[in-house]
Amino acid sequence: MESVFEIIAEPNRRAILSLLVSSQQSVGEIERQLRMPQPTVSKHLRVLREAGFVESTVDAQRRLYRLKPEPFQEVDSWLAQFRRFWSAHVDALERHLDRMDQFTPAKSTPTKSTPAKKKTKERTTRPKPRT
Amino acid sequence: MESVFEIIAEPNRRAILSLLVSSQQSVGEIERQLRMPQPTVSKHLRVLREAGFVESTVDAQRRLYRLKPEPFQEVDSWLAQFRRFWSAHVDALERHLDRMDQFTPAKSTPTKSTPAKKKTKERTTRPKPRT
DNA sequence: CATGTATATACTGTTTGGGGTATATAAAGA
DNA sequence: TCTTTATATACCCCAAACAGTATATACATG
Repeated sequence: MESVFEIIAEPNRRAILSLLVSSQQSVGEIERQLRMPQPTVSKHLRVLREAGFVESTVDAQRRLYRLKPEPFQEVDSWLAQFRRFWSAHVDALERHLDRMDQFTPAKSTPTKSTPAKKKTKERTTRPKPRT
Repeated sequence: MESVFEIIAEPNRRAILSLLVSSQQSVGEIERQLRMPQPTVSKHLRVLREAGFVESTVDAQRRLYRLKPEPFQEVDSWLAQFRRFWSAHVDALERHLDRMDQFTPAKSTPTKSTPAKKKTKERTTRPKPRT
């Protein structure tokens, strides 16, 4: 299986990934929460592991699976090329709504002389990773 | 075909989408740039159209295809649940590298790539079955 | 060791999606 | 009208992927 996109195309795999967001889980826990036969879970976990979406550690007879970030970043960076495009669309909508606002007088308008255009850009990528 | 994820799982479709980022294109232009047989292009465009990734307008015998934003936003919003998780990892890595910088005379710091793991715990292979 | 539990894998059957080829539709132009 | 250009669709074939079932491996514990 090649690309990260084929990996996340499968609904059960997406379900597993979403489950693992909260915390790591054993195969049995995944099996129970998703009500999915155990071999199915194991097989999907294998695919996810080989694609780098998850990793596992051994706890006695159990295996605990948790997420790994890299493949998600890969999807995100593919998506990046379209972001400029779609945010242009969103911006157009926002400008439209802003113009509407001119005619719906707000409650408290602290309108400073020229209220520095608020640039709402690129919020989708990541918030503020500064440390 | 149900989900947006299945749509973008196909490499040719992703190629078409990437092509359309720059501007709208006719079927023939896509066909030539991607060196892909015309029926293939048309079929993928159909899938993309039905999934809402593109729309088309008629120009004489031609059809001009362009992107639509919604499905991309859908992918992005699915990705959102993982963003907090992975940026935490990136931050941790950055902090780590920052600490390293204290001790390395710092020539130039090439950011990104190679997550450098240790953690040799997993046993992916298994011993030969004994008969 | 025998048994129970947890997980992985092997095997089988079935479905489906994509490629290739041929053909249909539609518009433009002679 | 006949021909050329542009695109869509119909049909067939095949590899790959998923589900389901059975079984193998590994560990724990009595």
